[in-house]
Amino acid sequence: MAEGLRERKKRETRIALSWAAVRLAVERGYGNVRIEDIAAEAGVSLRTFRNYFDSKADAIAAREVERSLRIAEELRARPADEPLWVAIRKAIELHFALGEEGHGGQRPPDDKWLAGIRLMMTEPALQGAIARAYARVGDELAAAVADRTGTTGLYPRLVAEVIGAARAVVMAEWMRADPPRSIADLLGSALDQIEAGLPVPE
Amino acid sequence: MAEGLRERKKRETRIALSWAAVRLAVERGYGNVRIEDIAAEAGVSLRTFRNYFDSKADAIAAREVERSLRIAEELRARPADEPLWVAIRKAIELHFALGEEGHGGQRPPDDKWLAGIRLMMTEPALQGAIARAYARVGDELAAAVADRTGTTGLYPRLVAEVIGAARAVVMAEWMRADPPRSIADLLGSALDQIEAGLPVPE
DNA sequence: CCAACATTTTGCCTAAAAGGCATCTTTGCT
DNA sequence: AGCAAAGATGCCTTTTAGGCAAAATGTTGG
Repeated sequence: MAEGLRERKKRETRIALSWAAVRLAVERGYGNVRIEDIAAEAGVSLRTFRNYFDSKADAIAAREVERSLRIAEELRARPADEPLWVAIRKAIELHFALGEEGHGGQRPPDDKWLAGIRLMMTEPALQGAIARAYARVGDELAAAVADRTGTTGLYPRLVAEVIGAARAVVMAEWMRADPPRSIADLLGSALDQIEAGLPVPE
Repeated sequence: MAEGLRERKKRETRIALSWAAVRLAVERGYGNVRIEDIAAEAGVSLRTFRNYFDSKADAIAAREVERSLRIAEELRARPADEPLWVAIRKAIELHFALGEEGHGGQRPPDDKWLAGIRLMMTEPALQGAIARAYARVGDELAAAVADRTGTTGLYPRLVAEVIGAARAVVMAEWMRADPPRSIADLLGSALDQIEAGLPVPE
């Protein structure tokens, strides 16, 4: 027995809450959503919401974390003889690919949704929650790097943080760039520069 | 007239509040401090506290931000003909040097204080606030790098994020290492690896 | 299938935080 | 001195945070 009914329901509730939080925040704006609304949307009580998340921001950040944890997962899944930085490239690419699948599940990201996301991201509380969430992801990444390379000490941690840095830069540039640039190009460029030791261009 | 009375008082109040917040949180634990206490400690009303900071966590994070902003400042201050990564090393070293001056102002960091800091840092809300604060520092850093190198696009941003990564790793390792390791060594090692493009060791 | 057990959900309650608004003070300037 | 701008304060309402115990729901051994 891999997973009982209890476990499954819990996971489903968690996802439902997180999803509802994101959707409502994008639609009506972060500040105009009460956690009560989120709970109602997911069909549980307000108090139950609090059993799952410490705050509205955490609920929203949860989706992003889960997605980011895939980077570490993918890093572990890739062939052990693949060079580390090649594996890292692939893993981050997967992360962004998952991000593009949009909300409904399959729909392509439409402009209204994207605008809502951008606005939502300006919320300080949310930035904090997401940053904290990424810190957790960093732990997983460092562990994955340590396992894959058999290294200890500063190295795994450093690589993990730098992966996070690359992810952040690519994401920021992608959100800002108009006309939009290809994520694959941005990511490739960022990692090329990192692998070269970030010499001043030209 | 560089700065009027009004400006100076404001700055002083801000510092007093931030300082009081840190001290009280370290002494009695983050959760046992009401913002009312902080305001009282700084000699202003509760409502005024709120005019300065959005939350308790922000007040505490503020000190760290100010200190981190010095990295960008120092980066701008250093001779223009100094190689970028040498300047970065010096700038981050300064950051940590400022951190070691301790609380009272000159006292060396005693164990009780350090333990209090560590405990305080485990607070999720605080981690979020600090992470958000570092994001602001990242903006400054990127601008400083852009000015110094005359580069645009991904590069300044990337360097800024990587500086943040190095700072985070060194700080984490320093807080964890027992017996304590020299910050200069840790930082040197981290930056060496980054400049070499983070090849897998050995 | 049932009964004892474990875990989760929920309602209730209090403390604290968040932030709008009007008013009073202080500072800056002429 | 006197007026205008900016800041500090008090008061108020809404929302969040989270402890606690009771009810509901899954889990397991007989």
